[in-house]
Order: sequence, then structure tokens, then C-alpha cells
Amino acid sequence: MITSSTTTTIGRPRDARTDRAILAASLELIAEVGIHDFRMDDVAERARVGKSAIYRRYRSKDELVGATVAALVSEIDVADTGDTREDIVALMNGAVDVYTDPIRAAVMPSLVGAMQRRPELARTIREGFLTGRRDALREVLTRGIARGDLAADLDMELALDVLGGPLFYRLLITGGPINRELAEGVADLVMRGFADTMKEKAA
Amino acid sequence: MITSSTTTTIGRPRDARTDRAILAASLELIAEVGIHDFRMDDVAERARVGKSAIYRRYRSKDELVGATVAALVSEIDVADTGDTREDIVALMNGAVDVYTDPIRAAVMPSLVGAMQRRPELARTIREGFLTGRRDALREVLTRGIARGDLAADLDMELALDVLGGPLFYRLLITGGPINRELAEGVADLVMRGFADTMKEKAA
Amino acid sequence: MITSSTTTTIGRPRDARTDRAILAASLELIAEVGIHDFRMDDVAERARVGKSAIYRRYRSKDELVGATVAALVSEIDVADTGDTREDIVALMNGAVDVYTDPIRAAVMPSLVGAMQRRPELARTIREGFLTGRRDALREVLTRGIARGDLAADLDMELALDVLGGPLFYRLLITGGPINRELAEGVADLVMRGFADTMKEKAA
Amino acid sequence: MITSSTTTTIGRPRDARTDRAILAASLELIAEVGIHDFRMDDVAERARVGKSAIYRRYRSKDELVGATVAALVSEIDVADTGDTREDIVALMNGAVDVYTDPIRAAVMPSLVGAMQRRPELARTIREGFLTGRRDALREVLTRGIARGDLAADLDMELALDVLGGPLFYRLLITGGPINRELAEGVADLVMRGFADTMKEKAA
DNA sequence: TAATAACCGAGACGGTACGTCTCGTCTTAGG
DNA sequence: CCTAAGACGAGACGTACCGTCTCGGTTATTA
Repeated sequence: MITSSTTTTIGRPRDARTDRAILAASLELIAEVGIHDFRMDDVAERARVGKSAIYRRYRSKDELVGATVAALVSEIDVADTGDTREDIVALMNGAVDVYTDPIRAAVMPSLVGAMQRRPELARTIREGFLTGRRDALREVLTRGIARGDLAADLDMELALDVLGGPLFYRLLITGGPINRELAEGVADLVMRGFADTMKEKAA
Repeated sequence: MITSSTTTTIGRPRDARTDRAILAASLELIAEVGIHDFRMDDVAERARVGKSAIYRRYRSKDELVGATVAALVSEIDVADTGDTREDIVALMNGAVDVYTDPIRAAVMPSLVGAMQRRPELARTIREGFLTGRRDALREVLTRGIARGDLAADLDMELALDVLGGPLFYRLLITGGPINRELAEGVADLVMRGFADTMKEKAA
Repeated sequence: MITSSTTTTIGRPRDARTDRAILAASLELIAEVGIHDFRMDDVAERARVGKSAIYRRYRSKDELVGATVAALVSEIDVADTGDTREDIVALMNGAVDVYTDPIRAAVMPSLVGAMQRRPELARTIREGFLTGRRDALREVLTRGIARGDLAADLDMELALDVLGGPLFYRLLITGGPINRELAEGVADLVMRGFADTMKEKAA
Repeated sequence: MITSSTTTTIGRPRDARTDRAILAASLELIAEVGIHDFRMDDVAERARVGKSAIYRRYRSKDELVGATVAALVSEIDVADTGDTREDIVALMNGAVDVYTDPIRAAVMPSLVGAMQRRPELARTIREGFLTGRRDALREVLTRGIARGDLAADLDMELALDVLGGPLFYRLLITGGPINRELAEGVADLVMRGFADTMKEKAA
């Protein structure tokens, strides 16, 4: 999406209703027919908008898809229950909920393909879908270390990938179930696998 | 791919050189321009072959892509060193090697997208890239359980997803490094996280 | 139009029915809706043909229009009645008939505009609509000189333009009537204006 | 062009500099890129004017083109040398001069096409380019008849078309030369072809 | 002086045709 | 029946241009 850096509005400003109509039509259509049968002309017709209004905002179909999906990003609230495992499970359940939603689940695989050839889309997606939750998890893990629940020398990136990887693996490739059992399974695994061994030995 | 059920060859037999030329051209082009700019006409031209020769062998573009990629599958040898961790690491390193190869790495994201709308492509890919290694890992884990290195009640599917997930997660989404450190990291995590607690307590 | 110079037909040959369907649809549509509302997509639909089949034959809309109109060219038969005036009138009446046809009359002005920016269209039109009749008139005038009806030193190009100009002038600009009176009028004028003065004086 | 019927100017009056800037830009652009690549947006940009300022003055592109070209019309002075042929030649030379100007020559063919679908443009053009000279020629011819140089029963419309037709014929269709030779050629032809035969016989 | 009305530049808007592209199929002549 | 070459129908793509509309603001006349 193109965003003006200056606030100075010269000429007729973009119509916010058009903005919304385009994204709404786009989301509806993606949900209804899937990415593969998603057509720009249909978006224009559904949104009662000229194609030019779309292409003025998004340089290409992929860009529109990216923006449409990015709009689905939901807020993440980092719980702090005092229990490291519970905090991890809470965040993982949030992710499970996101990819249980049929639209997001249907859209994700297509986005993966598009990310390769559109670096800026990749950035958008990563920031919209990953960074937030990843940062939240990092915070929780760090608190877990401080609390003595987790080893101080754990490979943080690996831990985050072990938490997030299986979910996407099932979503994109194996087709395995994405549910609370998964969320708790990886949480428990991380808790056990990265447990503070010093503490254990001390005990 | 279409394979004749009868061995009886009536009329002119298919030219094996044409078979090879098509797959070779296909692989070259995918590597050069990426899946997105991969065109059937280009394959025909590069292979010095008519388009009909391609469509006689593969019903669609996706099918050709699937076959091309499937041809990249390498043999998996299930080591049995007697050491569960070493066996896991060996298999994981095999996977790391596969996705370190630029072609396979470049092709995978596109395949993920295509898998959604082409169930048979999905099956081909899963069988070509996953099943073999997954079965091998399952075998190794089962031996680990028998050997008392791993808990008898471990969630096998979860364990396999924890081993495979992070690799694909980095490949497809985060862009994180895919190397021996990752292989060993997830192996160690599984070894620790799914350790046979009975044995530990006994010790 | 693109015409292969070699007779060697390799690959699937152009379908002559497609050729005809395109030109027929084009002519029908021009006649029905006029040049201004003439659309390539409509031609494709009417001809039950893909747009690519059209663009394979004609590089642009202008080119198709040109070819469509060129197909309207009618045969010119150079009469030789022995009477110079009658021969001229016969040829002029042929031209009058052509531009009395509503389709040709409606199409001509648009072609004039297109001729400026499409030299090869210009050539096509000139050859299709002018050269033949012009050559025929030249022949008749030459015979008239030989016969002593016309001055030997007449400016042939001027004579031809005086014969043809008024017709196009009325067609394209003044909107004046195009009829036998005009044909006879210019014929008589040329007969009188370019009469062999030597002969007159001799008489 | 829209002209207020009331002289009462309410609100801000039109800026005369804007009027001029639009016409100037329009003329420049037509001369530079030709009618076919002439865009309203370009006019606005070149004239440093909003598109609305243009459309407030001219209802359409064709209308602007018409007005731009009409501004090129030059004054016609009907000479009265006492010599019919000289008067005709003088007027014809004026026309030759007009269409020797590259801009007018380049613009005319496009106008012909536009005239068909824009009757009021047609009127503008006819009045701007034809009526004046046609009236002048008619006057000269009428004087020629009175003077006995031309036949009283000549077909005036035909005579006028024979004078004007060849020029436009060459301009629009044949591409033949437009020069004094042409002017004199048609003048002489009309003088001879429509000569007063009564007078001749009398002589 | 304030209100009103039409002007101004900039640029977004809906609409629509264009010419391009690719897919998967079909049609030749020839091996 | 295979092959290469390439035409075919279908239909989405992204671009271009038109003529209209909307914004914030300006410049005159009228109240």
C-alpha cells in the first residue's frame, strides 16, 4: 500500500469508504472463492468501485491480498499469570484461534508463496502475524528464565521456532490438527526441554 | 503423471529423451525464474519439444511441477547407530541438506500454495518429501522408546512435528538459518523433553 | 494483416473459417453500431473467437478496421465504349456507387484519421480504394488523348484529382450529394477543361 | 464552447489567462504529438491548469480540439482585381497556404473523423475553414458570370467542389503536393470548363 | 463588511476498452 | 501413436483515458 508521508492533502482526498469497500469486498471474495479464483474485476464489481480505485491503492493483486489479510491481524495481549507454562499456553491458544479461523487458514498458504517474490509483502505478513506473538512469547520466556523455570542459556530463537513451527507445519504441510492439545503439547515440551537444570540439580 | 497401465506399446513409443528433456528444462526454469514465472511454453521451447508432448505426460502445470520436484527427492537411509540422538540428528541433517539446496528451497513455498488446490499434488509432495523421513524418524523414536531413551507415552505426532516444524517454519516464514545447529537443537530438545521419566527417577 | 512469405506451413495452420468469421463479425458490427462504438471484444464474441485469434491476425483495432473495409473493395471493369466521356462517367458512377453504400461511407472518415498514423494502413486503403480506379481513369484519359478528345499536355495528376477530389470532398467534408449528377458534372468539366485545343482550333 | 447568455457575471469571473493557457497548450500538444496522442490530462498539466478549468470551457476533448483548430482560421480577404482567374487563384493560394502549415495539415485528417460523430464540431470546422472561403469563391464566380467570363448556368456547387475538392483529396488521401501549381491548375480548369460558351460563339 | 457564487488546481472517482498473457486443447504434416 | 509447431477459446491482467466529482481555497459581485 502507498502511504503519503506528508499530511498535506492536495487535490481530492482518497475516499475512506472506498478504502473500506475494497478491503471488505476483497475479504469476502477470498473467503468465498479462495485465493485462486480471486479476481480483481470481481473486487471492483463487489465494492462498486472502478478498477482504477483499486490499482491506485494497491499496485497488484498480490498487494491487495496482502493488505486484505494484514487487516485480519488481531491484537495480542501478553498475559502474566505468574505461571510460565500458563502464559505460554495462553499465547499459543491465541495463535491456534487465529488459524482455526477458516479465512485465515485458507489464505495463509497462498501468502507463503507470494512472500517469496514480494519482499515487502513478506515484511507485512511477518510483522502482522509473527512479530507480535513472537515478541510476546520472548517476553514470557524471559520471565520464565528470571523466575528460574527455564534455563538461562536456552537458545531463544530455537525455542520460539519450536513453539511456532509445529503449528504452521500442520497448517501448511501435514494438515494435522491445530488445537489446544497442540498448544499445550509444545508448551509442555518447551517447559521440560528447556527446564533450568541447575535448579533441578539443586533440588 | 500419467502412466500406462498396460505394458503393451501400440504405435510409436514415447521417446525417453523427451521425458528427460522435459524434466530437465522444467527444473532449470524453476531454478532460474521461480515458480511464479514458470511457463509451460517456456518448458516446451527449452526442451525443444511440443507442448502436446508435455501435456501427454502431465495433465497440468502443477502436475509437471510436482513431478519435477519429486525427482529431487533423495534417498533416506535410516541409520541405526545404537544412539537415539545420533540417529535423529542424522535424519535431521539429511533434511537440512535438502532445504539448503537453493532449488528445493526456492520451490517449496510455491508448492505449499499449490498444494491447497491440488490434493493430488499435495499427496505427491507429502509422499516425496515428508513420508519417507517421517517414517524413518518414527522408527528411530520407536527404537528410542524401546531402548528406554524416550518416554513410552510420548505423543508421536507431536514429536515428529516438533522435529520437522521448525525447519519448515524457518524455510517458509521466518527465514531463519537452516543448519546443523538447528538439527541438533531440535533433536536435543526432543531427547530432553520426551525423556523417559521413569528411567530418570529410577536412576 | 500478416502474411507468411513462405508457403511452408509448419504447425497448425490458420483456420480460414476463423479468418472469415472475424471479418464478417467486424463488418456486421461496423455497419450496426458504427466505427466509434466498434469494440474488439464484441468482434470476438460475435465471431465466437478468442481475442488472441484476432490479435494474431491484426496488430490493432485500426488494422482490423482497415482490413475489413479493404475486403469491401469491388472489382473495377474498365469500360471501353469508344466514347471517352462515357468511359469516364462509367468509372465515376462506379465510385459513386461505392460511396453511396452506407457502410463504406460511414467508415471512410474514420479511415482517413487512421491513415495518418498507420502508413501501412494508408497503403492498404490507397491500393484498395484508389489505385485501381485511378489506373482505370488514367487509361481512359490516355485513350482520350490518343483519340484526340483530350489535350496531349494535360496535367494527368490534376485531372485525376479533379475527378476524384469532389467526391471525397463531399463525402468527408461538405456532406454534399454523391450521385450521377456529380459523376457527369466532373466528367463533363474534365472533357471541356482539358479538351484538345489544337483540334478545336483546327475545326 | 459555453458562453453565458447573460452578461451579468455573478461569482468569480473566468480568468482570461486560463483561457489562453488552455488553447496555447492544446495547440502546442497537437502540433507536438498529434491528435491521436493528445490527452486532456496533458493539456491540463502543460497549461498548469486543473482539468475542471478545461471542462468548464469545453464539454469534451473534441470540442477543445475544434476550438483550438478554429483559432487557427485566418482571415480571408476577397480580392477584386477585375480578373476572375486572378481572384480565384488568390483565394486558392490562401487555402494552399493554410494547408501547407504543418499543424493544420496534421490536424485536418483527425478532424474529419471526429466530424462524423460530433455534428457541432462539424459545423464549427465547416464554418471556420470552409464557409468563408467558399462564400468568397462564390462571390468571385458570380462576378465572373456577370463579367461574362463564366457561363451563367454553371453548377455553382460543383464548381466550388472542383476548386476545393482536389486540395483536400491530396491532403487527406493521396498525399499529393499542395502548392500554387495546384491552385492555378484548378483555377484554369474551372475557367476553361465553365467558360461562357455564348460569348465564345459570339466571338 | 459579510455573504454568496463561481472560479481555481489537484487529483480521486466509476467506467470501460485496450492489447497482452497464459492455460490447456486442438489441428496440421510428418516419423 | 508419436512428434514439433503453433493456432485456438477463454478470460484475467494491469494500463490508459475520459468526463465527473470533491476538496480546500481564491476572487469578484451583491447585500
